[in-house]
Amino acid sequence: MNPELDKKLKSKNIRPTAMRQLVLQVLIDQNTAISLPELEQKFEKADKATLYRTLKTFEEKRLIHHIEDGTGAVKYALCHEKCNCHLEDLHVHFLCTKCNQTYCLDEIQIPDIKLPSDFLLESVNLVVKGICSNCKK
Amino acid sequence: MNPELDKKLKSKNIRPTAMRQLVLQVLIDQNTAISLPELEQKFEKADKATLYRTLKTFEEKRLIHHIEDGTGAVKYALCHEKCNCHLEDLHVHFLCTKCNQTYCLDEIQIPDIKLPSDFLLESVNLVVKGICSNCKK
DNA sequence: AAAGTTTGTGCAACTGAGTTGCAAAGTTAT
DNA sequence: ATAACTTTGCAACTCAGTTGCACAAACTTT
Repeated sequence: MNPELDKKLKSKNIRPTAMRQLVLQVLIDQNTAISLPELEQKFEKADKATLYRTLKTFEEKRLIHHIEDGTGAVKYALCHEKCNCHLEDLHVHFLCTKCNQTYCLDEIQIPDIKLPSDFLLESVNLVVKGICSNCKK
Repeated sequence: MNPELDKKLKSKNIRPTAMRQLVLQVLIDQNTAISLPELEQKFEKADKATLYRTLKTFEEKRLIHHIEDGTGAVKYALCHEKCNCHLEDLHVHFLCTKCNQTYCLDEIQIPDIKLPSDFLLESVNLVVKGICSNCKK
């Protein structure tokens, strides 16, 4: 029972069960986004449905956000401290086509999109594909 | 046997079979992108696998391009005349959260993305979600 | 035009991600 | 401690996408 994890969960109004602490630890250790199938593999013996619902809960409580990077599986990554995952918090995601890792590029702002005047903008999803710094070496 | 469809297929080096002409017609009639399951429903009795392979062929021969709009199903739309679906042809896609239709906003250019210097950019996928002009009425 | 080769189609079966119902186990409140 | 609610684990299922295989259709060669 790591008091740090405990605190983090509570601060987002998530009951800190053992399962949830383990999942949060994996998310922290990982510095790229992770999919449900990948998360499953991090555990010897874990139930897909439980992990699924854990991720859903985390997302609902805005501890993590999800990314559709076009790999077929939705990935999840920790939100940053002040992030509420609202329109103004949107950032670019980068998918490496070599190692298949997805990075949150928090420092890059999504540029303004000018839609046709009769379209109403709600959110923006920007995924850049390429080679990450690790794979370029 | 529509000679127009025939010509269009041949111009992209695709053998103009009856099946392919039918699929192409659907794609032309549609002014939004269409998914494989949606395409299936356009036919009384059509084989999923055949439609699947037809779309794959069309895409390979650059008659259509695919869009990952985060709805869970990949959608396909006709490429424009001179489009070769290379980096410079990339455009924004718009997903209406009311009617679930996906539009190609060809007129909107994807703004420049400045990646960290050790990342290599290959392609950009930008999906904007919101309400389309039809649903706003 | 017939024979042989290549390409396309239809069917069935399967994979893999995501999702749900339900009962047992765990947690919280009274 | 009991009751009420929440979380977990298991099984089963959905749905998009994909593949193998045999048959059909279309091209090629002679």
